[in-house]
Amino acid sequence: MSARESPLLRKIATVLSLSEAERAFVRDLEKSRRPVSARTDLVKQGERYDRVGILQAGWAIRYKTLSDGRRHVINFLLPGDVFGVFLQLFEIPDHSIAMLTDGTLATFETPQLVEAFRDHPRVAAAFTWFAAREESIIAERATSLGRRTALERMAHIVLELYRRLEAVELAGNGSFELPVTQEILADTLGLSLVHANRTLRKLREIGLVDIEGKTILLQNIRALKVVADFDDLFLYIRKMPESVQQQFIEASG
Amino acid sequence: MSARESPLLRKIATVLSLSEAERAFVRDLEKSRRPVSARTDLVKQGERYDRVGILQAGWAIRYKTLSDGRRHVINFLLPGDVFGVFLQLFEIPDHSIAMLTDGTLATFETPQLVEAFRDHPRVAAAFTWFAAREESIIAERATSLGRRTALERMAHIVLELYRRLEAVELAGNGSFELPVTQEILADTLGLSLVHANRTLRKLREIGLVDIEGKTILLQNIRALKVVADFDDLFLYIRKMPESVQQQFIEASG
DNA sequence: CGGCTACTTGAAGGATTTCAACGTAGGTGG
DNA sequence: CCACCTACGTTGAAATCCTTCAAGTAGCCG
Repeated sequence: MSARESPLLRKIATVLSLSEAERAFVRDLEKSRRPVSARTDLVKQGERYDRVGILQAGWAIRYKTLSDGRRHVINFLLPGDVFGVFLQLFEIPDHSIAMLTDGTLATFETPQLVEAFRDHPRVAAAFTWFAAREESIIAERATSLGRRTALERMAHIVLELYRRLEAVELAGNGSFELPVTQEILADTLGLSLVHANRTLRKLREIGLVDIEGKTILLQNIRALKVVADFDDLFLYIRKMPESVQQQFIEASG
Repeated sequence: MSARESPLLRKIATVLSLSEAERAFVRDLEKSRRPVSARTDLVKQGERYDRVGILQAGWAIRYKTLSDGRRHVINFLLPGDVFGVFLQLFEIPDHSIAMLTDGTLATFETPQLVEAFRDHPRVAAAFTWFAAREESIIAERATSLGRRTALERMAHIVLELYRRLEAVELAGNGSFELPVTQEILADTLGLSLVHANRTLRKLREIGLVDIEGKTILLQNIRALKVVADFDDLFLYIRKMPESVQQQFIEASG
């Protein structure tokens, strides 16, 4: 399964093995592909939303806005990421999702999500795993915001994005494309735009990263990890235990 | 259902209505009650954990520690809160959970969780709702950490805790018990202990709250909400739509 | 070329941390 | 039963990280 064809299937393969029938089911969830352009809101804070989305290509952000306009970016959505599973429950989202770049989006309706949980337990297991992992990514970022310095936060998010992009073959050999303005980075890391810029420069000056246009080069991953106090446990990059998969099969049976 | 007997059932009742059989099933999940004393770790970062916990009485925190000892408190666990549902998937937690006060804990094993999802869809729906809500609470706190000032953060968490405690009848008439040291509060809000102390004092000086020992009195809820830019949408205090409950029933059927 | 948007840098100001010290209450042991 | 100990809270002063203000540069597109 190439990442280009279905980054979601690529990502699922890092967690568990699907049968051909299950892969076909996932492909069916993704069949409604359509292009979306940068700056489009996929979900709007406070406005009813009732589909599940799978980002096929491009980057998006989940974000919140305070009433005076201050913005916080909760998380990045990368190709292969799913959104709206929990929104199905709440119906009214407490945050917005916007495309950062042009991209491709597939969406499907709630009944198909129900079908996944009833008839395709391994697909359901993967969706649940990714939902749980998203919480753990947000908790790790909250830890950065609360207890890491600006430099540490910047080093940390560079490593996080690198590891997440690796899973969908969009990073490797110590580099990746970061199609994100410094303002977005600042809103993610709880910094002012000016300080985000200086922090990035410092990361360059001390030889940890290099930047060429939109490309980030990790010059010294080991040193980056030390600076960021980066432990990838929170990304749960590993196979789901067989016993856990079995539980999903039993629960649906 | 009194909150004293089962804060979880009390909390579930704010979201959806269970049949008597379903309530009996939940009571069964809770039947292994045992006392736990302050400072006990219920879950340890990096150490395998394989039960689901329901906090019956007392307060706990989910927290992370950086390698140099800096600590961040991800969230508070209050009576009626469930933990470990997602940990079942990952097996190795990326955070710890510690009791702040003496309390009472019930735990049950994974097969019973599976049973809930197979045979008691409304119970499963409630568990899922609470898991989704926890993510939204963490995302809101990340927003505080990223974009609110110290005073705004403090006002925000006071209101958050007030609203969450109301649901289990541990707050009302504008006051609640806060069995939390200022150091814990500082580690939650990303502040130094000293500044947390000054911020709390300022909240008192401008007449928004009053503090008598461990009791917090909200003197001016409206002004607190303005200062905190508090919108309770993120707490999803409301009934789960019938249509969503129906989906859980279909998925298990 | 004009007008965007993103990036960069200096300087001043402010919010928050760190360092240091002291106060207070509750618990324990001599 | 008082002295001591420890945990928690409080406050002042200096230092620092980060923000804000201001200005200018670079690249891109119509």
